[in-house]
Amino acid sequence: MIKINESSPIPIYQQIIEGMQREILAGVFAADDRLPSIRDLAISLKVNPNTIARAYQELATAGTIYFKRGQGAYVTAKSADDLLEQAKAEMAKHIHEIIAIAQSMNLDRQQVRRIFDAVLDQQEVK
Amino acid sequence: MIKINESSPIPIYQQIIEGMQREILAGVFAADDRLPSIRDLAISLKVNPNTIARAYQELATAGTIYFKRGQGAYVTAKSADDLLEQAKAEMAKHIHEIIAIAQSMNLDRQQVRRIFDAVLDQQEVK
DNA sequence: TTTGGTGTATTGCTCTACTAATACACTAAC
DNA sequence: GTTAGTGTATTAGTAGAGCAATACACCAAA
Repeated sequence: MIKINESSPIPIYQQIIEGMQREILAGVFAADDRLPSIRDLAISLKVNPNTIARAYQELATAGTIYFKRGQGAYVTAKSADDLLEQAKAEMAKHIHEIIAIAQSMNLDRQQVRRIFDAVLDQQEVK
Repeated sequence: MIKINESSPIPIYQQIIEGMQREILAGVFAADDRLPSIRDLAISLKVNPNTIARAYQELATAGTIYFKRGQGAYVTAKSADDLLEQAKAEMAKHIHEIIAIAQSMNLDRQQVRRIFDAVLDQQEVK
């Protein structure tokens, strides 16, 4: 179940997007499963339907879900794979940012790698 | 000379901060050099003095520059080094973002490294 | 064809970030 | 002490994002 943090600076619709992505990845919703209706989810999250609609729209635009007119929203067949690809694309953006910073500082790739490893080591990633 | 992109979503004061950092790094302004006065820069960039003031204030808060009352703004002695540290901190933030994404995807550190290397290789970083 | 379920469009409120106009206060040099 | 230069404070306008109230349009099943 998605939880909304009202006091977070992250917009509610964004929290919903991320929550749905997590649930799809976790298998709560499998391919072609029907998602909760906009209205139902709006009620259970105590939020305006438009806020849910915006989240669903963005998920649909990204190809993660699709609509059947008059029926509801469903999970796209390959959306788990797609989400992985999206995640990689997101990571690539951050890496590009890092590279941009590195270049303005005249750091070479070896130095960048060293910094990356250092932070990674700190973090106890599995 | 700093250029302002009016149509950019990046706030003007932010563009000025980054521009100044670049110029200091490039040696346009060395340690204890005096920066253009708030008014002068405001005129030459066709911007309100408060906008410049905000940029200078943030640079001062970050320790990159300092003010002499009634005289102007000057470059801090070690600001080139400081900027390098700041850059590393910025990079670390991005790395943390990457790690957060990786964890939500259940990627282990080896996979993260592989992705990082792949993007790095694409980029021809020196 | 009616009913109860879908998603959608319109409109307006609120909050925040950003920027500008303007007036102020301080300092140094003459 | 006057002047011409600093940075600073106050106030207000503008634009945009986010969200909700409300009404609309569509579809499917009975």
